[in-house]
Amino acid sequence: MNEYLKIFKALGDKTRLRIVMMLKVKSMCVCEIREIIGSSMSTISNHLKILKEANLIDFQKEERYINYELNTSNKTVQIVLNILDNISDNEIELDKQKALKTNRIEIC
Amino acid sequence: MNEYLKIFKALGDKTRLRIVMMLKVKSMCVCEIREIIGSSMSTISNHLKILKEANLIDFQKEERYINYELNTSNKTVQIVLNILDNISDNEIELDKQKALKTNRIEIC
DNA sequence: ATCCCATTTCGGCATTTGACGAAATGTAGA
DNA sequence: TCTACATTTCGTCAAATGCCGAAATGGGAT
Repeated sequence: MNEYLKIFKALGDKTRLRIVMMLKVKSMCVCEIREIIGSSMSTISNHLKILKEANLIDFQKEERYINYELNTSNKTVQIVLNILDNISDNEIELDKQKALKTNRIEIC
Repeated sequence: MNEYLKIFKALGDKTRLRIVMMLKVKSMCVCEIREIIGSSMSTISNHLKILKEANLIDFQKEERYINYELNTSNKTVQIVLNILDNISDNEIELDKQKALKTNRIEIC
C-alpha cells in the first residue's frame, strides 16, 4: 500500500490519533497507553501494529517492557506529525496531565 | 468529529486520495472524475461528499455542471494538501495525462 | 411550465475494521 | 531451566464502510 495512504489510514482512527498525541508527550509501553486509552491490551497492541506499519512509531526494548515512541527518523512522517501540533488536547479528549503521570512500575 | 480526524479519514481511502490528486491537476465535474476513477456515479458522489465534509474540496456551479475543486481557502487543508505533492502519480495508479484530457461535453 | 440531464439519495449486499477475552509467545531474571 | 509477566496472536462478533443500480432531486435551457 502507498506510504501516504498507510499514514492517513493509520491517523484516520480516533483511538490511534489519540495514541500518537500521547506519544508526543512521552514514550510509553503498551500498559501505560492502556491506562489512558482504556481499551484492552490486544486492542492497543493491534493499533500499535498499524501505526508501526505506517512508520509513524518505533519501539525500543527496555528491561522487560517495550517502549513505543514517535518515529522521528522518517522525513515524511516528521512532516505529518508536525501538523498534529495544531490539535488541541480536548479536541480529541486527551488528558495530557494524566498521560504525563503514567508509571510503568505501578501499572504493569 | 475533529477536523483533523475527518481529514485523515477522508484521505485514508485510495479512491478519495486519487480523486484529490486528480483535482490537483484541474477541477472537474462528477462525470469527468468518473471517467478516470471508473466507479459508478453514486459511488463518486459519495466520496465527494466525504471530501467536502472534511473541507478538502469545494465546488462551483457552472452551466448545468458542478465543478469540484480543491479548497485552498482553509489553512489546515492547505498544509495537508501540500504534503500530497510528494506522491508520485504511479504510486496511486493515476494517469495525469488522461486526467488532463477529460472533457465534459463528450462525456456527460 | 416542462424537459433534459447532472447529481444525490436510497436500499441492499459484501467486505473491512475495531473490539474483546483467551490462549500463545517471548524475554528477563532467579 | 523455570517463573513471572509484558505483549502478541487468534477466533469471533457487531458496526462501519464501500460498492452498485434504481429512483428521486434539482437546476438550466427551451
